[in-house]
Amino acid sequence: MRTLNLEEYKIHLQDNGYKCTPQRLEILSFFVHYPSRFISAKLVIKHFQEAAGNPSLDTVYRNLFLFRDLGLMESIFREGENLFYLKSNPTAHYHLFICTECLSVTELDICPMNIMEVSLPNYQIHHHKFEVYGVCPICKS
Amino acid sequence: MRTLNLEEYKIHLQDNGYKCTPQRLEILSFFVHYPSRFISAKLVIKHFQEAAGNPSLDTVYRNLFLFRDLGLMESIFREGENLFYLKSNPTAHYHLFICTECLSVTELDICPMNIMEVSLPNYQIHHHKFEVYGVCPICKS
DNA sequence: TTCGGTGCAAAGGGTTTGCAACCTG
DNA sequence: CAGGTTGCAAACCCTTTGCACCGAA
Repeated sequence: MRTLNLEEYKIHLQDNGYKCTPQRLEILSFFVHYPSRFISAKLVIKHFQEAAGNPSLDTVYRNLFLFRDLGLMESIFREGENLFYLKSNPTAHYHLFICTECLSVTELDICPMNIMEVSLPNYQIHHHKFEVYGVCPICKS
Repeated sequence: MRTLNLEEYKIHLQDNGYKCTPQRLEILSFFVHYPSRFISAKLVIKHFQEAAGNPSLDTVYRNLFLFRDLGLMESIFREGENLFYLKSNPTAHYHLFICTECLSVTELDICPMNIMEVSLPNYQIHHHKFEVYGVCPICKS
């Protein structure tokens, strides 16, 4: 499980008609340095407030949701705030193990929909979610 | 899929050491009248504000989360607000089909964890979520 | 040069909390 | 009668929005 490098995210943005602003690269760069982990919007903002002159609070929000909508990130809502995680591959659809201690993420390449017979005649299925929560090996020890 | 009647919820509350206040029964009663459906806290509050003299806003919130913690309800977070749904059986763990049009719920009695080999050696699995989203037969037609 | 993107400041809106009064068990 | 529960009002806090300026392509 390899995270893309910044250059690859730049291309992804441009291919979708979005500009590569320094602020966007700053945010992506922050996530690249903490790979495979859910990070709260609050924490990202705190980081940039300390090193002033940088993406502002609202720019962080706007772009985190943009990145999510572009498929670069996944988000979950936990205890009153949004958490974001930089996917290792923008085009893949993963199911995740999420450590409730450190918020680290393990991508599961199995999908219940491929295995189970979800028999729902006359239902139109659009998307689904499968998330496993627990404690990762590092936090366990 | 049968929803419990009010009497059964009363017993469940008392068995867990909680009091059966009129407010709690009002809230449960509201959900019993709209079975198998996610309802927003906002909607519940609106209902009681119109028929004044009734659970107040904060009592509604306090009890919805209490009911959830007792296993009587499930909650999801969608578009900035919490939605609650009264389970047909407090002790069962369901996976759900959720209609994005009408928020109706279909309980799936299959569980991916029983079928798949989620092979995560040294991981401690606590709980998991499997939710399927789409359009139910009624909204489809 | 253009129009998407940013920063500021203020508002929005769902949710939570402290505290005194209330009422179930 | 006691301790859990409620209602009020105010606070909280994450998030969103309008608008003028800026800067990537």
